[in-house]
Amino acid sequence: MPQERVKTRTSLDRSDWIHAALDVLADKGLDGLRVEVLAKAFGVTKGSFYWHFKDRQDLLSAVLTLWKEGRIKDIIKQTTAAPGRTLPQIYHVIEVYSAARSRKGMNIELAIRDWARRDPEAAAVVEEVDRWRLECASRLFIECGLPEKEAKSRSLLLYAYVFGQSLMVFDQYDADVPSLQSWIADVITLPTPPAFPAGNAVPATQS
Amino acid sequence: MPQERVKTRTSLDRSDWIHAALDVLADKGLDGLRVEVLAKAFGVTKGSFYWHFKDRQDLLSAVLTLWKEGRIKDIIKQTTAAPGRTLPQIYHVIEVYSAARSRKGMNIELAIRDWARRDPEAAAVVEEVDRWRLECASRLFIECGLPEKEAKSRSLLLYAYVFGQSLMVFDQYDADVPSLQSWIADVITLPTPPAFPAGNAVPATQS
DNA sequence: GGATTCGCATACGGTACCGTATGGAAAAAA
DNA sequence: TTTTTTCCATACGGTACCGTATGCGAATCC
Repeated sequence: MPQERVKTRTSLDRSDWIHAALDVLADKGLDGLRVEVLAKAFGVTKGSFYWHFKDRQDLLSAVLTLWKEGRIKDIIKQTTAAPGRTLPQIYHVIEVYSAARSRKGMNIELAIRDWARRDPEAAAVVEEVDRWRLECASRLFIECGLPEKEAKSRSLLLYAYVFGQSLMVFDQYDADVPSLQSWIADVITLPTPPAFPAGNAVPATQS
Repeated sequence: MPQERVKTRTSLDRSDWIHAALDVLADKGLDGLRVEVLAKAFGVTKGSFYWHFKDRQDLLSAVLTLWKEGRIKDIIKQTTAAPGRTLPQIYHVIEVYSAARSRKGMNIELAIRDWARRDPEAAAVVEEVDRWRLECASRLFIECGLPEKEAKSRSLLLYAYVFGQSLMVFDQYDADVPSLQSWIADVITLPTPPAFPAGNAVPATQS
């Protein structure tokens, strides 16, 4: 008999709880991530939760692991897709990680990084994700012909800028913020800084 | 932990509570900032707290106001000190805001910016502080002869980089992280990017 | 020196969680 | 069918807070 592979909504499994936890983490932060709140959101009681998880920390560790593996897979995917077009890929990485592109993803990032300031397990996860991202981005810069030290520096600048930007409030700073951001992306990416006005178009001279 | 401040230990006033709250904020974040915990740190009960403050929100608002005014005064001070030596001042700003320089100050920064993600009052404070800093930094770049758009862009890059760096874990990324940071400071500050190896020395060709 | 205000202690009720113990219905296994 | 396993509900004790009410000694004012 062919078993119904359709996701039966009659019961919850570990994965459901973990994904819901990531949602709550995104807009309430770690301290807003409460098992009774999660249960209420599912319309069940915490009796269900404690059948799937030993305790709250069990859920938190699972959240960290899922996030870590997802981010590592993603950065590998983002940096190995189109060989021969490395420079556009760098711009793409910058854009992908912008808060406007994925508000929820960035909120999770910020929540976990704040978490990591006080929890060693979260700090270890963040460190591993940072290492992967920095090394993947460095490889792109090296493929563009930059020396290793400069590649590492530009990678660090890239990620620090992207995350730092998501911490700031600068909507009213300039009438044309996107053009500022585009110019910055060029500074981070290109060996020689551009002059204003500069578009976000990728130079065609890359191969 | 209780009372670092030297005072006539006869009684506590509003200022004592607010400053202690900033300490806790740096360590435990907003959710760790609890009235009864603060009181215990002072060796008093919360009866004292509720004599000086209407409620917890009253304290939180006072914390935001104190932080805002302190940051605004500080950025003005940091960017108006030495006329004619603007370029070294930019490097100084970068260094001052590095996490290594003032761990506690950066922890407060991060706690308040995380706070601002969910609280409009905190968000307004962060926006005002960001506006001051960006405009003060822009002025330095403009004094160096850069056009306004580029000055604004470099200022945004500067602060985003500094804050973003404090979110990341990259101790093991390279054997000589300080040289990477120094190179990055040059990229942010100088019109033409430096080559490796580059020191953090400020070029004497300024002003 | 009595009255008043100050600065805090004590005590209380209430909320929101955590984790455990236990029961029970429904599905799966036997 | 009977048994077992799965998945969740209910109930409970405990902790850590919040904010209020009230008491109370010591300083301050009249």
